[in-house]
Amino acid sequence: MTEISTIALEKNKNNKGCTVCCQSCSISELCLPFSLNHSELDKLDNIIERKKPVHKNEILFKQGDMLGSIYAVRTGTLKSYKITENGEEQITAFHLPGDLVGFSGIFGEQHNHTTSALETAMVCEVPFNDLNFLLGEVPRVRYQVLRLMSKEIKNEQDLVLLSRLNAEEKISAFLLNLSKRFERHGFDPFNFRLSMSRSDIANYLGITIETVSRLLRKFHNDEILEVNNKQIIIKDIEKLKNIKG
Amino acid sequence: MTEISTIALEKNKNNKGCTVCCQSCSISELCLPFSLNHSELDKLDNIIERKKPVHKNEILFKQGDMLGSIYAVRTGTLKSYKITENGEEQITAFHLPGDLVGFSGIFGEQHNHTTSALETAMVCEVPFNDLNFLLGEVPRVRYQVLRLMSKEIKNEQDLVLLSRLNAEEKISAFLLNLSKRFERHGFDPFNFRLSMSRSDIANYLGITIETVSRLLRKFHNDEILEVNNKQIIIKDIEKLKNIKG
DNA sequence: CGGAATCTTGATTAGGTTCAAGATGAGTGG
DNA sequence: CCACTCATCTTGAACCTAATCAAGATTCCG
Repeated sequence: MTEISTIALEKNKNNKGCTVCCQSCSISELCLPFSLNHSELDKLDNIIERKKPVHKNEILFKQGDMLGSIYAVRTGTLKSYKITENGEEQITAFHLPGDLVGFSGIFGEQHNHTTSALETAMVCEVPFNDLNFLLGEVPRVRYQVLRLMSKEIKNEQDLVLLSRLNAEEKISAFLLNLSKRFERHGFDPFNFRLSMSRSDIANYLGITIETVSRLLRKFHNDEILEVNNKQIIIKDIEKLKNIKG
Repeated sequence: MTEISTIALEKNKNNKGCTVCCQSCSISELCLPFSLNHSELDKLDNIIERKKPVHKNEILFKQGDMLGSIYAVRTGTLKSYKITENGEEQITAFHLPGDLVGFSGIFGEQHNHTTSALETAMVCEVPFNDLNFLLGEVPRVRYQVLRLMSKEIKNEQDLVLLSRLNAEEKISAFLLNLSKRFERHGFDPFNFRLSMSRSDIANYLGITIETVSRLLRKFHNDEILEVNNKQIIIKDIEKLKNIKG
């Protein structure tokens, strides 16, 4: 929590010993700094701005906004959604720490989804023009950005595959995906709190909230999960992985 | 057709007046060369290899193959698909001329889908390491690659949105998407031939071939389309756009 | 021309939605 | 701290869209 109180004071031009910079960031292995050396990190640090916290339900950027920056999630959870022609919200992603948000806006030079916080979140802002310049200067930053964009393409493809599953498989895949990501961040993969509502889950998975509710109950009764409102305990991960076919 | 007969003879190191190079390519506006000047084009041309034609059902690269190259489609149509855990094929994209294929393989350094030809296709091979090097040298190539990767993220997101539609809306969206892409290539957007089978369409849209067949018949009866096996004539594009809500 | 693959059409079935109503939980003010 | 309210979540019953199953019809291709 000391980190939160010291952030966003000012852009740090001399990073030696700083408390808030890529060098000391706990998620650097999952984020842009991955595999960079000290001098490369310094260059990256100099273009990144730490932002004030984004509070629950606050919007980080809106669909249609000019693409100014990419954002890296440091703490908290956010969701991205599009407004369809019919005016409905369609959630396209949940973002955990280490995720980069906004790459899809490069084409067309404007963000093509809205991103808002599900709970208070800390993000780092990476101005796109600065980043683009850095790509020319530092090969490893370039490679890392390509990797992360490629990963986002992969994520979206996985979401397409998800859409072909039946409701039980969707819930299972959703929980297993969250579990894996929590584990990667050093959190308990078998006992976690959902930061999103049933409605968000349903929207994301393309099913109704009633179905989400019914299936979580079913998994609870089948002793695969312990469901207590937003708190989830995975009791039998093998069963969860073997849901249907 | 003269183009086809002269391709793949050898890598062209001096592009002045060449018949097969980015400078003279009819789809350069949709592809990597977009917005590049002559000297930039030369550099790009020097790393690109023109391939022999990929014949119908031939595989360009396989899921799991090491990522060696990205490919640009020059003529013909290809499809990309993944094999799911259950051994089923899941089509994730159809590729028309100008599309770039393979970006999702950068993360993980291996292709994560298989790409094969639906009809004889000509592709240009872009070795990834050479391209990555060029990104550092030529800012406009870098920007163009970022744009195209970003576009691919956007495409995948659209596919996710597609999955939320009902069957009629899916068919409608699919045909409108094809129509738009044909138009962009200078072909008739209202009269075209589907290069993919009903089975491929159904797979891609996440519905059954029976449903595809029934709905094409229905649209035909409603005088929205004229359907003659693979030949499609769009008779009333406004009606097609207004399918359901 | 003949056989296989692809496509069409019909009848039945089922998974998930919709509609409806009650239960639980979070937030607010007295 | 409790009562009150609104939002979220759960549960049940009826319904509907698209899947499945089953046969023909057409097209493709050697």
